[in-house]
Amino acid sequence: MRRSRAFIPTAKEAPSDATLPSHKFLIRGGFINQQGAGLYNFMPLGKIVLEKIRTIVKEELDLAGCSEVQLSFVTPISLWERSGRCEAMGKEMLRIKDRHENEFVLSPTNEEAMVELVKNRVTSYKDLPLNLYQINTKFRDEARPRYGLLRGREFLMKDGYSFHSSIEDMVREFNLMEETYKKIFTRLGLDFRVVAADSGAIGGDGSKEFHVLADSGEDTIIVCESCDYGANIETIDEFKDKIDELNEKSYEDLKELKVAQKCSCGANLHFKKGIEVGHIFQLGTKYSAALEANFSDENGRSKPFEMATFGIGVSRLVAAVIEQNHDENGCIWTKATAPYMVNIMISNIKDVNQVNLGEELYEKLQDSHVEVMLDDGKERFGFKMKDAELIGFPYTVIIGKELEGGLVQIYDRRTKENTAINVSQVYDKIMELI
RNA sequence: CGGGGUGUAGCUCAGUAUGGUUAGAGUACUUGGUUUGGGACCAAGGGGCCGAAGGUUCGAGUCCUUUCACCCCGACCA
Repeated sequence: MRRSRAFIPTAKEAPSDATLPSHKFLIRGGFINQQGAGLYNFMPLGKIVLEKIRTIVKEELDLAGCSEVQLSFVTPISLWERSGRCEAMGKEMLRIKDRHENEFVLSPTNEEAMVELVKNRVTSYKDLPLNLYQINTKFRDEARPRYGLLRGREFLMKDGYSFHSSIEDMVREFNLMEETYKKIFTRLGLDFRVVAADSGAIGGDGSKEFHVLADSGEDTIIVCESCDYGANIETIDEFKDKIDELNEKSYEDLKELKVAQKCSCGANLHFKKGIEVGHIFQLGTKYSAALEANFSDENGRSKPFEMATFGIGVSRLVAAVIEQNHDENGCIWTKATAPYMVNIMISNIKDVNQVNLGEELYEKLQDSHVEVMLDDGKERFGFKMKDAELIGFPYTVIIGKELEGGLVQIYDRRTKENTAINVSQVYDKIMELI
């Protein structure tokens, strides 16, 4: 993409209501803009990042044997009355009426719809297990949306549901999904922890959360410094009466706090702040029994499905990447999430040699299917650098005054290092870096 | 949903206690010129139903009433 053709409205100042780095930088960088309380538009850069995350989620789930579906976003309220969740979810569910005065709900989650979909279509143990998911808009009418994409009312979530003929098989799938989620978050380039969680209102026995470690995380978790044990403090009796106190502490304060008890492996435990980006539950027969979704087992007996449910906050991940990867100048995208891997910066657009080299390199990288931005704008060097740092391209090729000596520079956004390199080697070097 | 706050240019904000020229600044935008390695400088421009509706008044951005929106603290939450 040429910068001169792109729609990337960057800004020097952030809206006054943005407090978190991800909120500020995503708006300043022209990734998103706010449409209303908890409602955001994704502009081209934001849309690219969102799609990249969505694609990685889909690829890993499909490899693990899941099938993607798409459920209707508007659902009749009767669907929710049958499970009794109409009451439980309360005002979180946005209700609307059609022209016939029939009441509908914008889906906040889809346990009921998915059970209804499978009910009477899968009727034998021979057709199990089954794992269906969708990556679709959700709407929860939060009392207080905040923190930009981290807590919107409308958001993109991947929600998956699995159906099994036995608890054992459901647990097997649960463990498979834990591993799959680890692959997803690892591919995204995130530092994360899997922790034991409180299963909350959705119910069920086993429940694990996936937290991206970041100063601004809303949850406090404890993690072992040695093994992979971790837990949300909400689940630990020792902390139950101190949750509010601990949640209020800053990241720095928490690091100083010692956890009295040791991990079962014998090592020390530490407090961390986390952003919840994934949650997996063992549901059992809670919904299948309530909605009478049954199958026939080997003995011809009718039983409700054993179920599990799996969520990933896709739009929240866009913000979580930045909460974990930013500096005072802006975004630092991971390689898997960067909207463009390389930015070719022509320092002086009036310099024909700079322009020619920029165009040539741009074309060459595009031919090699590298996601590349050509900054062919008329702004000055400083403006372009600030802009590149704000947007967070992993690499910027600076074509500038050193070109007279046959050199350009490659700027690494994460390390902030500038490396001079001969023009003849810049293509190979970029291909090696990405 | 309780408590508090804010709505004035695309964005950040003055101006409102005490009503009174043509409503301001910075930034962004347009044009011309000078610049060209860290969000440049000079000059000239365009851009506002002062959130909305009603009211008080000779006169309302400013006072009164109603309403809507957004934000913050709590409670709740992927």
